[in-house]
Amino acid sequence: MISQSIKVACSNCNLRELCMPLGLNSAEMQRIDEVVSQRKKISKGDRLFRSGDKFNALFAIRTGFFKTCISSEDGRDQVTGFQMAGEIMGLDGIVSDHHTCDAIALEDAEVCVMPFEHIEELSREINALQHHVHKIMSREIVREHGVMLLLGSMRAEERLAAFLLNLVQRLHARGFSQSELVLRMTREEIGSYLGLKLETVSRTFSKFAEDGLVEVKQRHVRILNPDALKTLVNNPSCQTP
Amino acid sequence: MISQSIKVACSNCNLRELCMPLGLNSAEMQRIDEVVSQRKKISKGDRLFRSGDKFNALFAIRTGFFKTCISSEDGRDQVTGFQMAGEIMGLDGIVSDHHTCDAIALEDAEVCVMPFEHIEELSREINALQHHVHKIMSREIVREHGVMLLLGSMRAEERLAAFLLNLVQRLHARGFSQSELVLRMTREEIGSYLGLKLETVSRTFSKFAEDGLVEVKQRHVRILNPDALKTLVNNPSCQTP
DNA sequence: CGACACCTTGAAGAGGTTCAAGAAATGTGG
DNA sequence: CCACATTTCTTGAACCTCTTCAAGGTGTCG
Repeated sequence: MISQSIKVACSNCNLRELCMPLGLNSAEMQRIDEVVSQRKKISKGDRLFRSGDKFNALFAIRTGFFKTCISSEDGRDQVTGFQMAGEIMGLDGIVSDHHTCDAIALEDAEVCVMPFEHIEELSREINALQHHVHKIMSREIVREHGVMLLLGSMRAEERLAAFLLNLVQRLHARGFSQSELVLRMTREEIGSYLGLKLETVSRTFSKFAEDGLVEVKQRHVRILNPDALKTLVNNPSCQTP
Repeated sequence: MISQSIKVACSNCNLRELCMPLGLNSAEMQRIDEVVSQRKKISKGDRLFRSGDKFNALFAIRTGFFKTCISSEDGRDQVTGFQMAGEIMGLDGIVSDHHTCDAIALEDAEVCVMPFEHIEELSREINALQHHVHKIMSREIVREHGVMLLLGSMRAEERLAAFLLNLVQRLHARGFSQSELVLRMTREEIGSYLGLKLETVSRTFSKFAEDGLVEVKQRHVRILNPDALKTLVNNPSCQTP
């Protein structure tokens, strides 16, 4: 089930470097604490919001892992992103006042609920917060440009390499290993995100393992040769001998 | 060449329904006029900004047609969008204070230059403007979700159909025909945007023409059967007999 | 322990790419 | 204003990557 709300402060949250603007004085800090109206626990498999829901708030992930996905009328499904601690979800809902994608927890999670009206109100007063909100949205736009490049011009191996490197990089920024990770999503979800079928994802993992680039045991992945993965992403010509 | 600046007002611009928030009183309207520091003419083929440039301003297109594209280190190129009158460019630059893509005029164009600091300043005072900026960014995020769906799950015919329908729809919103359009971009640029090779774009156009869906003479396209195009986009099963 | 979801692997097939050549438009300079 | 160079577009044929279909294996959870 969803629900259970606790009242807490950003100012002593260990994720504040990720969520919050830098260089605030303590008065501003305290005001920002008020932005988080509550926290909310979401169980694995549950939706934080779904397409069509009224948009009220942005959500900052405290713990857990999410996917966002859109589904067109004909049942086509596209994972548009995977989100982890410190990242913001819900930006899609601002334009039409309704969410246009689903946010589904891939493991038990907890999010901070930040009513958007409150964010707007406060960012009129705190310039750093205003700019921070703009940066968060701009960052999402730039990220999506990268996904477009990936989907539009890369081959299966390049896509999966880029995906893995991106994941470990983000995990590393959160204090996790640079070379080991546990995938929280299925092959099918990876495939949807990368524009590939799950079989292709599986085969590509196997090929990487054969070539000694990674070690794969189900969802446990160890990156053995990050440079080779990087080369794969940056230099498409080097795998056609 | 670039340059040539004129001082003008949004309040009596015929594109204001596209660029500006609704429901402003005339005092607010006048203040917003100040946001546009100047206008700028860009000749066909020239860049309004390029990746790496310092970010200073957003740009609203007054006339003309643009493409935005990113290029990765290895020379891979991806068109991330085509922009027309009333649309805003430059949002990618906010997050890092530098642009991350190129904006290239596909025909002679004129844009309004809106210094971003000025936008931020004014949106602290005018709530409607603040929300408007948020909506513009959110709209771009949602648009890119759609492109991800297209690139991730559609086949060539579906992609081109979706592309054409999207173009005429936007042109129609600007008073142009619902069924006729002149493409301002090459087959290669369409292909880059859609994740296809130019030959595939050309072949798909030819197939649409054979099937009586469109009439194509180089860059002049007439849509003969919009419903068939829509069906193609929404119902992938109906062309595999 | 059994049911179910998830993953791997093989073989055949389709869709899109690549390479190549020629045609049609566009632009340039005399 | 025409001739020529250049860019853009079209079309064909061979090829390749990814998908589809199928079957079996592995892991997980009640």
